[in-house]
Amino acid sequence: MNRSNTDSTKRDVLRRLPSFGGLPPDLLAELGAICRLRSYRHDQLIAEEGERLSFVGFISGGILRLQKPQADGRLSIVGLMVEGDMFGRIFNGALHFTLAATGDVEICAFSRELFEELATRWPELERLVMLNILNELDSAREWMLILTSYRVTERLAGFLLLICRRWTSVAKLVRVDKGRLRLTIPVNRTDLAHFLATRPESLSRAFHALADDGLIRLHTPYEIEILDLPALLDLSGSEDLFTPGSFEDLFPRQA
Amino acid sequence: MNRSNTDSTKRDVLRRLPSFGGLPPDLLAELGAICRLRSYRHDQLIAEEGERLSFVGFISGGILRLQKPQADGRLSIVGLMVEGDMFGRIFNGALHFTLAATGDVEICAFSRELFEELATRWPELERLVMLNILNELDSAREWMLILTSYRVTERLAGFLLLICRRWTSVAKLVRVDKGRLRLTIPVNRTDLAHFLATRPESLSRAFHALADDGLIRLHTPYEIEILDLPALLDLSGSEDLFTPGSFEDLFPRQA
DNA sequence: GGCGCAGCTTGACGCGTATCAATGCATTGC
DNA sequence: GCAATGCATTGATACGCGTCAAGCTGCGCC
Repeated sequence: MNRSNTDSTKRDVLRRLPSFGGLPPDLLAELGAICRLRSYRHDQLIAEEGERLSFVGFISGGILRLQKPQADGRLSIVGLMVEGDMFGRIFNGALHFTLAATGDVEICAFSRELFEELATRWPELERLVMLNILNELDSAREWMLILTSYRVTERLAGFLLLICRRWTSVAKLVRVDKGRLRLTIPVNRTDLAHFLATRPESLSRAFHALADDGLIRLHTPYEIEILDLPALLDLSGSEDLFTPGSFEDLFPRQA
Repeated sequence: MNRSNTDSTKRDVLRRLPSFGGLPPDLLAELGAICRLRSYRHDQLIAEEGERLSFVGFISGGILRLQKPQADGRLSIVGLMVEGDMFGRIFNGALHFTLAATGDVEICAFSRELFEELATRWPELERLVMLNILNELDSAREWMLILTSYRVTERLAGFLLLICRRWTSVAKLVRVDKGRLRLTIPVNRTDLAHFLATRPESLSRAFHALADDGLIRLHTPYEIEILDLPALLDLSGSEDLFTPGSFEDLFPRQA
């Protein structure tokens, strides 16, 4: 897991980060010179709320939770970040939320000072950071939309569709096998329950309610097959959240 | 209402926008040259979801809703924006949400092309835009926290505290009279209900439940007096959302 | 002044879900 | 192999809230 921080490894990792694709070679070289790979295990904290993180990070593998412990002992999860996402508060203050690993996570870290200096010198990099933040903002608002559904089944439907839409390219979480759409839920029931503003028990019932109605099939608790995409869209109550054609890349024109 | 777009008026408006404070005079002059004031009435749409807005705007007065009509007829509100906030998708695609006025609104609009050109030429402006987006992201996540409370009273408590914390400087929405903390709810019950993922009836009950328990006093449906701030913090379940001292500017050291 | 309208409030009822408790099921360690 | 542990699941019950329906209140308008 804990790969060595050799130059060749780092070059590999940087090349795999989608947002870094269009950057000028000179900038990539500078970035490569200052990046360090780090890895974390499940539930390990990367940084805590209130902390002034000394680096900015790009996720090169795994899933990160953005969470906040509540006074009553509950844990609110306000975001999940995946491969390619950036975290850390560049040009800004302390973290507002705790960062924790969900499953094994590998990140590519840049010293905050050096990265800020680079961003000031390279407008391309600053633009990349801004687009990353805009992207996060969209995600956050889509989550809000999902959270405003009353029933747990509706929120769950919205979550499954969100995974399909946004995480197609991430670590094969979503894939089509022999015309069947299957996806891997990358978080356990408890985390997902926190995320969907409900409890594990209710979430479990919601999963099986969808299964009983023939909308999904549960191969394992983490392996889901989508049987009736239109019905899920209908249930999520926001079919127009997904512009027509959003799912076309999942179903090539062979169909 | 519909003030003329004279140079002196525009200078006034630009000067009142908090984020523009530290900008270099030359940049301010350029901004002043390309800005146009616009005003909107209650419920008027500024732009609709999917539209590619031809300008970026800064709110100089009033409140804007970010909303999305749902398939089932409900209206989801995913954000409120106030004086000083920026909207419009600079360097990016079409709007993901509809922008609508809540009450009378006045904005300061810049042609998108010209503003982007300015931002490319002035790093200070691009930085300002980025900090604005970061700020929006924080707001969105705070809203998510509020939305994850189970009970409507908890969400309402969170909303009231959010107004206190973030909108102190906005149009005297929050003020202290003779040691009493009073605030003006800037949206009607129906909008607020959509916002808190509930219904007007339940929201009304929640307001009066808080009043019966002595946490607040309802002078009118829109004029609230906070009687027991600690109890509200406790109820909202996220007292640590508000760092110690957040409310100190409301209660100067005279107390 | 009285009428009408829109928005806030209150009441009654059924449904969905939080909660508590117990069981099933897999994986880990000895 | 067996015990122990962590997680998903299922069952029973109480409570909060969405829903429908009916009053109430303030306000503008003729």
